Amino acid sequence: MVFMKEKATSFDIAHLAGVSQSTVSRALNNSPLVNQETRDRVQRIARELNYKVDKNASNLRKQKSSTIALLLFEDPTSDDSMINPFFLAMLGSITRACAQANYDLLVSFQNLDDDWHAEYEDSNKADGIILLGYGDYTDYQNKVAQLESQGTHFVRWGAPDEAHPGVSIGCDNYQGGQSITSHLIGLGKTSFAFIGDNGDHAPEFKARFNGYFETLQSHGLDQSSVQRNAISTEDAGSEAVKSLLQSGELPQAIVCASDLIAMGVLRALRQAKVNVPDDVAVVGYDNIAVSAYTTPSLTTVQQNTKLAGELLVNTLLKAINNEDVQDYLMPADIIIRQSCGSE
Amino acid sequence: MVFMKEKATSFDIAHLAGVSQSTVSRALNNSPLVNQETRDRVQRIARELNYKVDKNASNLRKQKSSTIALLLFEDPTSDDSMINPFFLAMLGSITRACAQANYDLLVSFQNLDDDWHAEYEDSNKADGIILLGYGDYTDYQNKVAQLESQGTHFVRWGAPDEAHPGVSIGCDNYQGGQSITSHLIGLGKTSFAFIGDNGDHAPEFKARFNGYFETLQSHGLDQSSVQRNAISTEDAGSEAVKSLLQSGELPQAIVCASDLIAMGVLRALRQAKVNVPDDVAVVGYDNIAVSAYTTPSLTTVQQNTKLAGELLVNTLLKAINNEDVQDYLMPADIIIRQSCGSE
DNA sequence: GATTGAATTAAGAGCGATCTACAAATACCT
DNA sequence: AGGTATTTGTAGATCGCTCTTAATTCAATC
Repeated sequence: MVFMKEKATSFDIAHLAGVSQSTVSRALNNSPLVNQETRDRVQRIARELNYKVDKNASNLRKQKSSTIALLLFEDPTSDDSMINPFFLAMLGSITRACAQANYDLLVSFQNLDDDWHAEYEDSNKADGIILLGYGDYTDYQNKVAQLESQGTHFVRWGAPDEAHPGVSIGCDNYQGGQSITSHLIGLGKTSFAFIGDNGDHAPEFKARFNGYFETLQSHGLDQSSVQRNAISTEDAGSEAVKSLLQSGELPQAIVCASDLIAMGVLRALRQAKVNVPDDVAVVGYDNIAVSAYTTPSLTTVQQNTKLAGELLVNTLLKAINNEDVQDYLMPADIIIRQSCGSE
Repeated sequence: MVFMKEKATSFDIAHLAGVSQSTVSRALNNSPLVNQETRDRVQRIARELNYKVDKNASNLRKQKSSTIALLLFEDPTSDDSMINPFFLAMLGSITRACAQANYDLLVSFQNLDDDWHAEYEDSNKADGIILLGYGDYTDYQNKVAQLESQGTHFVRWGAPDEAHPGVSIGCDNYQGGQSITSHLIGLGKTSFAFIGDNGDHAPEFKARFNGYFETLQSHGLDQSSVQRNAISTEDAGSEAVKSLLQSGELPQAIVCASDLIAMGVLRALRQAKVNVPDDVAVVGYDNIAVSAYTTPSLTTVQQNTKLAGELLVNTLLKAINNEDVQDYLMPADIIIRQSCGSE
């Protein structure tokens, strides 16, 4: 590199183009107030010098960063190395949606006790925030409330809920529970167990359970339903199955609140030499990548992560522009594989 | 919210604390030039007002953003919805490492033809760049060279290679190929096939193959080795197995250049009713999350993503501080599961 | 030639922090 | 007291850009 050790500024461009610095700014921002010939000349010189507008200066002046912050709240139970695959899928789709909107994406993993609630927008690092996390929204509800009261723009992943302030995009967990349960009933199953958190901790699981439970009820099957409590981990799934087996009440179908739980369920059943799906049908929830590869492959409920990412980003951008925004509940699709014994 | 519709600035704090604005700045930056009592008072008021330093202003003045950009180059063959799980794991660990160093992380997916090579550091959005991607570095080699010549700070994931400018952190693919092959030889296998790209496209695969091939040679097994070409997808793995089966040359062990390929191999073998590991041993590479759940579970080679993320970030930070940095080649560990027939 | 108006370009005031000077105040010696 | 250190506080320049306001040019009209 021979020329220009220092980074070029708009003054350098102005000097070389023989115009004033503010003309350079306008030319580069495609302002109609500068004539075509001048614009072309300025832009050519800028390109030649490899000049890029300084984002910090630009943002400072414009009071806007064209950046979105994505805060990932992890399931407090998952260990450090294992990130919930569902969130990673969301991350992928959010990243893409941001790129499409010409926004940068700042990614951060958060712990519930971090001082995240004011960091991003107040420091002008980001114009808005996407909150992504399962689980116990009540834990940080007061922080979310503070976001709201500060006028921070944010969108939350999860079920719309009047108890939680702010806009949310979520997947219809109730309907997902319904659909998968209906499918099992359609296959002739008459006794059921639900494995998953009872919902005190995670509203998503609560809704899934409700969809499951009410579907059973509406078919007059409510007596046969059993519920076990478990957090969303493999081990919890295994444990729940073991106690089911011990009690001797193995049902015809096990509905799991998440795929991770279902993995543990499958493992425990395999160890106990219980055949899936012949002896018992198992279904999960989330359609994480792994679920297509288990043996047997797992029938599950899919949340459309691509659409979810786009909705989150686009809704947030609307909020930033002070347009009206509203909650959105996406439909949940069931993915039929082998573990339910459909074929 | 009753008070302060406008965002507070350091002037507001100064006014309330009865000091000058620059004293506020020093107090918040823990400068030794301000006395403890004053500092405490300023910090308390700042907290009460929910004041956060404006990053844009701060960055502009300091000419430094405390932000790292992560550019993910996707395997051009993978479709939009499926992101290579290995990269997602890396993303997780990089995110954590950044947080630890008090840096923000800007994430972006890139296409090879994007104008990424100058965007980030020139615009002062980031102090440095991490390039993460398998595959054909030669495709964008001239852009990487431009990064280098512009004095941009960057670190690359991949094998150190004098043909590629810049510092790289990678995993020893040659040794990984060696280790897994040695393991299979130790199990008494004598005929082999390697399924994976021949390396023209992906240097990683080339190195894995070399480790494999030279290990066979050193054991006098080179005649029995077979190589098939395939890109890193499941379908490619399936196809390769089908043609192996058609040719009637099924070996005792199949070494796959990636777990994704191995998934396809397992699928095709299952369809053909070939038992793994009794009839043929199969091993993969990457230890993606899925590999623990396949049937049989997949013996594979693990790249330590946690360490990799830390190394990438820490090396980049050193480079940003103009300290000396050097390539680093991490050892590859083999993860023994069922598909190799160890037990 | 003076007047008006449109089209361009120039000048300069911030955006909000950091940091280098320098001034003021206090303490500590002869 | 006077002088020297030492601590603490202030003023003001600066980072690079955007954008409002004002100045200039030029052509057309009176």
